[in-house]
Amino acid sequence: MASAGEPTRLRRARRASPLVRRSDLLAATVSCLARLGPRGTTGREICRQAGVSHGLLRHYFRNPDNLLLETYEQLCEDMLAHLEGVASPFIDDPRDALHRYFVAVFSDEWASPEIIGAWMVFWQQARSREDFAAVSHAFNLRQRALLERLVSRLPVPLAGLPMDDAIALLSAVLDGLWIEYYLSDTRTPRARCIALCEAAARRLFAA
Amino acid sequence: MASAGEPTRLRRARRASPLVRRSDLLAATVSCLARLGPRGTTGREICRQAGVSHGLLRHYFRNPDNLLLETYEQLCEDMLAHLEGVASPFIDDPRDALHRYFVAVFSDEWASPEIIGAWMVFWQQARSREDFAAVSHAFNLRQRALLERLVSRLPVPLAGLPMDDAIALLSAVLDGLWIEYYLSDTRTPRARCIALCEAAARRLFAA
DNA sequence: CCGCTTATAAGGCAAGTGTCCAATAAGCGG
DNA sequence: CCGCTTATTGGACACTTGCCTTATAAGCGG
Repeated sequence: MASAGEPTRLRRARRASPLVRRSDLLAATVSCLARLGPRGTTGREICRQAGVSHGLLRHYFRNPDNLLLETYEQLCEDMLAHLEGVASPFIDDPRDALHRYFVAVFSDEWASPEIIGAWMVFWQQARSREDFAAVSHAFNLRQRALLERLVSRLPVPLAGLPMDDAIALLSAVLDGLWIEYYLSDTRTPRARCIALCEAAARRLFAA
Repeated sequence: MASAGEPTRLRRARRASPLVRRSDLLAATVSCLARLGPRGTTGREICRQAGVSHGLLRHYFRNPDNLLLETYEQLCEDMLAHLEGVASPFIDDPRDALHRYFVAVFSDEWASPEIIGAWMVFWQQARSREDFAAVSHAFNLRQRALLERLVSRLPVPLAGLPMDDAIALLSAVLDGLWIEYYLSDTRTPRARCIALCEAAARRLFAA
């Protein structure tokens, strides 16, 4: 394959800052998960997608599996940071804060097929793998706490339903609609998902 | 490995009726998906699990991928048949029918890690693969129809919420709790899931 | 402008996979 | 009890994967 005249000049990617290259690989992993599913998401394929040689993966991560785990952690972190950032400034008007939370959950950025597809892979890993389960658990706690903070400020007290139950139900609605939206964004478009969330919140937190 | 004395006597599985062997392979596929995840669920591994040689897969299915699809179809069919069977006899007492439906959805048989784990793989395939999407869509229609039949008979009319929305919400609650239960059956045990479903139904279908 | 660090590339290797194929035996109809 | 169908096996092949190792060049500090 080497051209005849030259002594095997290697085309080499521009040397990038370690942090950049790392996050390139993390992003490529999410993209791979969505495009090719868990089965097609191999270390080599991720590197192909990221435009680097397969040897480089090992330079930044212990192994492909570890890359997957770190991708999960990164995704959780980014998502929570975003959700918390969106809702917190409006905590004075709880209705508005909750609304913005719903919008964020179904935003292009966080409810894209890419993200949700990857998310499902992680859910599944969480069932059989200790380390993935730990990440999932931590995420759940933080997300639950955020939701609790949001609804605990609602002006209308919930009627005859323990707070815990109400939060669990709202959380379930969010997850369920998330999947529904994932499976077909035409059948259940974003606006409808958000409207349904609002409706659920009204039913759960008003007398 | 062959014992010295005999002329390579092949240990061969008892010849089984095609239908039995087929369903063996389908069952082994579900088990594999749960135990090893989508990445570990290879044609050869499925055959190992089913106790047959790897060559046999091709005798019954076009390829491993096709086996996966047929497993999905089978699972949908079985689940719907079961749910319909559980709810229908009690259609006279709509409350009771709905209750039994909830119980069935979270029964050991249909909410086992095996089943839900497999289900997530299928959900994911449905996003990127036409044929899986078709199966998913058909399942959704039938399940939605069943749910509609159940709630449309409820004595108390729903208050200020379009029927479609109420069904969509109830369906989302079911899916969301299903996942929650899957992720940790200790954190959200079955009894709680069912109770939450009942609570949701009360909130959605009573004044 | 040189030299050192290290990011990057690429090859080798064992293991596993999907596909195809030929050989074998199980069990039925005659 | 024999012979035919076919369920079942196991091997061959090309290919991919993950892991490790060596070679190379990019770009910084001096």
